[in-house]
This record gives sequence, C-alpha cells and structure tokens, in this order.
Amino acid sequence: MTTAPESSSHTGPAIPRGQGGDALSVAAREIFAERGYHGASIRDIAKRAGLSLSALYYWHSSKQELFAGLMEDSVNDYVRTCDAALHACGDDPAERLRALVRATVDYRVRRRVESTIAARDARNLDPVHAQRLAELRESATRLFQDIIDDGARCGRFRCEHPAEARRAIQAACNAIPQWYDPEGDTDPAELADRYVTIALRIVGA
Amino acid sequence: MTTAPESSSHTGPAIPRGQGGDALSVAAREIFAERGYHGASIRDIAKRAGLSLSALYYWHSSKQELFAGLMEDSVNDYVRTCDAALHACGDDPAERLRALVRATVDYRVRRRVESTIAARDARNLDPVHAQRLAELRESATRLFQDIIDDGARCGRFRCEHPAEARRAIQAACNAIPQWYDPEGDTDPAELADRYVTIALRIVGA
Amino acid sequence: MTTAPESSSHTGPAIPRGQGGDALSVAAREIFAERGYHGASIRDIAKRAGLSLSALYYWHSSKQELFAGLMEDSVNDYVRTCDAALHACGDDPAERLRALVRATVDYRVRRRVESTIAARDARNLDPVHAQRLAELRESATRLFQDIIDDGARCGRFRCEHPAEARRAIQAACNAIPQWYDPEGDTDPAELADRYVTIALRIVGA
Amino acid sequence: MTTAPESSSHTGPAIPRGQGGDALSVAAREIFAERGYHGASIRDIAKRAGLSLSALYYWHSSKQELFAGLMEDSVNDYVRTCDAALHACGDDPAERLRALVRATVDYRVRRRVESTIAARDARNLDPVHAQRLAELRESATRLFQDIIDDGARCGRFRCEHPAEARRAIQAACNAIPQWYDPEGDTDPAELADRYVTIALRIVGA
DNA sequence: CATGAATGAGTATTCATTCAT
DNA sequence: TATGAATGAATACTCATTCAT
Repeated sequence: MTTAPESSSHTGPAIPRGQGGDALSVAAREIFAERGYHGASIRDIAKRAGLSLSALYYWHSSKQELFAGLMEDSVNDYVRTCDAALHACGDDPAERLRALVRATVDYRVRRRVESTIAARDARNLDPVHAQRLAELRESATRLFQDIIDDGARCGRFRCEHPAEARRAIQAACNAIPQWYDPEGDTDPAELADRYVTIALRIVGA
Repeated sequence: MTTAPESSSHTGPAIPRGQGGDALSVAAREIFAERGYHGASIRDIAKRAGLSLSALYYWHSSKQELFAGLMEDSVNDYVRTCDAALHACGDDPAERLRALVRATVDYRVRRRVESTIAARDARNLDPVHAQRLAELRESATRLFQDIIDDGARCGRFRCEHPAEARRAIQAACNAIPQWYDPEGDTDPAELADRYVTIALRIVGA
Repeated sequence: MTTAPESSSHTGPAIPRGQGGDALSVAAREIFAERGYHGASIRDIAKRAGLSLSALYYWHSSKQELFAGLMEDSVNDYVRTCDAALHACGDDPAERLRALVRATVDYRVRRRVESTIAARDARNLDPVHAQRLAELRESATRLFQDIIDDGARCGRFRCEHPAEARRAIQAACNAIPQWYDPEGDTDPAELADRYVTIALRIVGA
Repeated sequence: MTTAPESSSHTGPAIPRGQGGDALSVAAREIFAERGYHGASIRDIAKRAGLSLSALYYWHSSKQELFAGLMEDSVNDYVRTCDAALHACGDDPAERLRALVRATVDYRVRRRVESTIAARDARNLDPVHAQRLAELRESATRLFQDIIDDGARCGRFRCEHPAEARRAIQAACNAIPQWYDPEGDTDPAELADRYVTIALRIVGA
C-alpha cells in the first residue's frame, strides 16, 4: 500500500538498563518524522528503541503524551532561542529583524526533525497541548510582526503590506527543514546570512 | 468537480466519475484534509458522502487509489495553470516571474484544501504516484529556477543566491493555504499582486 | 491461576451467513455467566459464537453494549411477567403476594443464566444502563412492599417488620438460580408453590 | 486485622503479616469488593496501600494468593462463630436454630465486605482454595439442615420441605450485606432478632 | 449500482509478574 | 524490606478490504 519499507530491526547494542527513556525519545522523534502521528505505531517506536512495548508505557503514559512531550521540548527551545537573540541586541528594527531571522534559521537547522513533525502533525495534539503550542506560535508571529510594523512606521523599512511581508519571511524560514541537508548544504551561519538578506529585501530595508 | 475519466490503473469496472463518485471525491478531500492520510478512515469518508462502504469500493478500488486520484487531479491543474500563464507572456524575466507567481497564488487559493493535503501527506502516496508527483514538483521548481537564473545572468535581477531566492518565493506562495480565508481576506487578485511584489524584491528586480 | 479450563473451540456447525447476531447473544450469555463481566473476553465470545472478532463488532458496538443489551432484555421480561401476573388477580393481599412470588420464581427459573449475571455483575453496567436497571429493580421492590404493607395494615398479615419480610422473600426467590437444576430438581410449578408457602409464612398470613 | 501467620503455601520468604502486609489486606479487601476479582488490578491495590508493586510481591506471591488469603480468613471466622454459638446452647431445635441464625447475621454484618466478595467472586479461586471453601460452605449448610430436619422429625417444626426452608433462611441471611448500612439501619442485635423470627416462621416453629 | 455481513491484521493500552539493585 | 525498570501475553477495539446477493 504505502511507501515506507518498514525496516523495523533496531541498530546498535541492546539498551543498558535504566537508559530506556532516552532511547525512546530518539526513536519516537525518528518514527514520528518518518510516518506522521497516525502512521507511527507505538510498537515500532519501542522496537526501534530496543525495548518492549510495555517498557515504553513505563516511561510514557500514552502515545499522545510521548508526542506532546517531543513538541513541547522543541517549541520551548525556539522560544528561548528567540528571547536570547532579541535581548542581546539594540532597538534598530533592521538589527532586531536580523537577530530574529538568524535565531529562526538556527533553530530550524538544529531541530530539523521536530520542525517537520510540528509542521505536519500539530493538529494531532490533544486540545490542551495544541492550545499551548498555538499560543507560542502566535507569540513568535508577534515578535516578527512588531519589528516589521515598527520599521515600517519609523521609515526604516519601505513596506506597504507588513502582514504579507511577515508571512513570507516566516514561511521561507520554516521551509528550510524540508530541503536542508546538514552534510551537503552550506553551513548554518552562511545560510542564516542569506535568509537575513532575503528578509531585509522583503521588508524593503 | 473531478470530471475527467482519470485512467489511474486499477482493477474492477471503469470509473465514470458521476453522481456517487463526485460526492466521494468531495468527502475524501475534506476528511483527508482534516485528519491526514492515516488519520482518515474510508468508513468515515463513505459516511460523509452518504454512501455505504461497499459503494465506495465500487467507485474506487482502494484507499490509496482514492487518495492518489485527488493528488493527481490537483497537481495536473497546477501544471496546466503554469503552462497557460507562461505561454501568454514574453521573454522578460520579470514579466515571466510575475506570471508564474500569479499562477501559483491563484492555484494555492483555488485549491487550498488539496494543497494542504499534498504538503502534509505526499509521503503516503505509493511509489508510482509519488514518483510522478515528485517529477511534477521538480518541473515547477525548474520553471522558477530557470527564470530567476536567467534574470540574474542578464542583469535584470540583482540576486547572488538564486537557489535561496527561488526557495523563499515558493515557500511563501506554498504557505498561503495555511492562513488564507477566502471569506475574510483580500481578494485573490490583490493577493497575487502583493506576492508578485515580494518575489520581485527577493530577486532584486 | 484461576479455575476455568478455557475450552475455546466452539461446538456445532459454522454459523450460516446472516445469523451471526443470534449466535453472539447466546455465546455472550454463556460466557458472561461463566466468567463475569471482566473475566469474559470478547474474543472468547466471538469464538464460541463461531464468528470472527470483527463480526462481533459488526453486530455490537462494544463489550458494554453487548452486556447491557443482555441485561435490558432480561429485566424487561421480568417487569412484563410481574405486570401480567398482578393484572390477572384481585385485591386480596395474599392472592396478590401469591401471584407475585409465582411470577418471580417463574422468571428466576426461566432466566437462570441472566439472573446470575445480573446478581453478580450489575455494577459493571455503564451509568445510564445502571440507572435504568436500578429503577426497575426498585419498582419490583415496591410491588412486593406495597402488597405486604397493605396486608399488614388490613390485618390479613401478622407482620411486625414488613421491610425485613419483603427482603427475606425477595432474597429467597433471587437465590434460586444459584442452586436450581432444571434437569434434576422439582418442576417449576411445584417450586413456585413451595416458595408461595414460605412467603405466606414469612408475612404471617 | 489479619494477624494469624496463615500458612497458605507459597514460595519466597515467610509472610509475617505486619505493617505493609496489613495495609495491603485492607486495600485488597476494598478494591476486590469495589471491582471484583478480574476488575481489580494489583497495581491499584498496591497504590491504595501506599506501596510499590514490588512491595506487594514481597508480601504476597500472587494476586491469587492475596485473594485466597482474604477469603480464607473470612470463612474461618464464620466457622468459628457458628461453632461457638452452637456449643453454648442445648439440644432444642428452635434454640439451636435461633443460635445459628444469630451467628450468621452477626457474621454477615461484621464481615459485610468479605461476604460480598465471596458471594460474587468465589468462582475465581484456584481449585485448591475453591475446594476448601466449598467444603466449609457445605458444612455450614449441613449445620442448618441438620437442625431443621431434626425439628421436623420430632414435631417441633411443622415443615414439609425442609431443604427449601433451609435455602430460604440462608438466602435471607446472606443477602444482608447487600443492603445493610451499619450507620443508618437497626443495630445488629435487633436485626438478628428479626431474622430469628423469620427463620422460625419459615420452619413453622 | 448498492448493500449487509464478514474477515484478518493491526491499533493503543493494561495485565500480572520478574529482575537487578 | 523495598524499589525502579522491564517483560510477554492479553485486553478491547478499528482498520482496509472482500464476498454473496
């Protein structure tokens, strides 16, 4: 029927006692990314982690909780990355936009896998986690929007449709995990520079 | 909707795509969009179409064929839209980019639902259909890339990283279905104008 | 661990198409009686009915619904039996008590298996069905109590503690399924006569 | 509670029944009563006792042994109660029946919870314990039957169907735990008097 | 064209139990 | 004494699919 070749045997030595939790997180990340939330079976996650199904349930109370934990970790990382970047720079809108784009590119490269999962499977979060994630997403949107609006108002940016500009910039950054190959492509710093240039052009800096 | 006879190799009776067949396509589009390929059950699709499960199997030989038909219809539409737009304009890279962006925005607005499905669930196509879809996707990429490369070479565009420019433009257009609300947002023509502006800025026209 | 020898292979010929529903009710009744609600596995019920697990779910939406259906059928039967018996007799308390005891004994003998299930597993009904069953149970209690109270008031019964009398009579009748063997024991009519005598003695008729 | 060393053959360390062991017995009694043998999980029992699952296995070698211990304790109590009552009275059948009913009512009130468990879940005992329990049950039955038969023979009771009389009396007593509320209902001594009256009427004393 | 009845493989989850410390 | 980590078999239930009519 579907594509995946279903290679289920796990690599590496048997997981040493007491370290099952980490192995599970890694395996879950991989399998959710490969097959999506509904396509991923908890059996296969346990198998790839080198543990029994029951051991998975010792560490995580449900598939949903395992999934939500992954998303939460990752999005908290993004929030921290943005905050740090913006705290370390001045008031100039161009400077601030530069910092925010760099932080975003950095995050999308570092957390390629989780970013892909979030982009495709956020709707499968239970209402409580979905709410939190939506709020954090919106707060990131506001970070971008405030900077662009500010730049447009004070004349630093020549930008007639700031909402579209913001959407274009975020969309461009968010698409990076879809194609970026950490082995073959340009290094993350150079990549960030290029996306900074694109962003500044979009807002008319 | 879906009127073409659609020869997508399957056993059983030929699929005339009338009456029941249409209701099924509509229902399938909605449910695949809401829940994703694995999250959607053909029982629910049949129910929403007001038909029995067995009736669904009269019209479509499998879940996969139903899904692939949807994707195929939609991507063929895109290809035709782009071809028409580019045939109707001259050689100037800016003019051609303008036409291609307009065609893309138009398509993403017209086919919002299928676009969302394709973005999230393309990996669930069986190898044969996945191959075709990938080729068509790549041909669209080439359309963009050729125009941008051309403009950069002849000096019409000031654009040092044409690959990144192309990715940014496509990503911005592709993200439209994620937020665009045909009721409340600006009309498609105005939207296309704005994305044309953004694209021209990105390539430094 | 536990007692049951787990004889799972089903007897008789394969179930003819279209008659699975009845076979399932019979099998469910048997297995719920043998092992209790939680001890009964839906797999074993399907197996004894000569059907697949999935066929069971075609007929019944859940274990709970299958179980509740059984109980509902049976208790409705009791209500009808009592109503008929009381409508067919006059006003004399002794005559009415005689009729009600006879109806109860008759029901406990006819519905031995369901009676046992209800006595042991009523708590496993979901709240909605549990409520209905409790109400019907209480209405039966009231039938007994009204007759006894009436007889005590008008002097036909010499009975100082009518509530205890009623409980004793009901308990005696309800215990019949625990020991009665339709093959070896006295026939139901004779049995009813004996319990009528006991009931009349308890109320001091 | 449960202080006796209780030699119920199991492997592992001897079970001194102190501290943790007691908490477990209490918790087990409650949970088995609430949910039945199969509905009760030893995880929940351990949790309610405030212990880990592994601690439960220190005190009890299996779920079955924990359950059987409860039943054994309780039924031994009944046997002792009956023996004491009958040893303390003379030869008159009415006097002996009075004593036995009083002992039974007393036990059903004192051991309400275990009585309920035994009534519903005796079938879940393993064969060895089930056998012992059945024997003790039968010996109690014989105590009742001998007295009634004796009374009938010597003319003290006017009782044509002594087996039915005995069943009715036992059923009435056994049903007490189903409705008796130690807070709100009559005190046990008064209750016993009323059941003595009922029993004497049933046998025609 | 359409349905009701059935299936076998798969789903997430819970069970009683054990092991190493 | 007690625990945290793990297991294999079972649980109720859903899946895409088929078949006889």
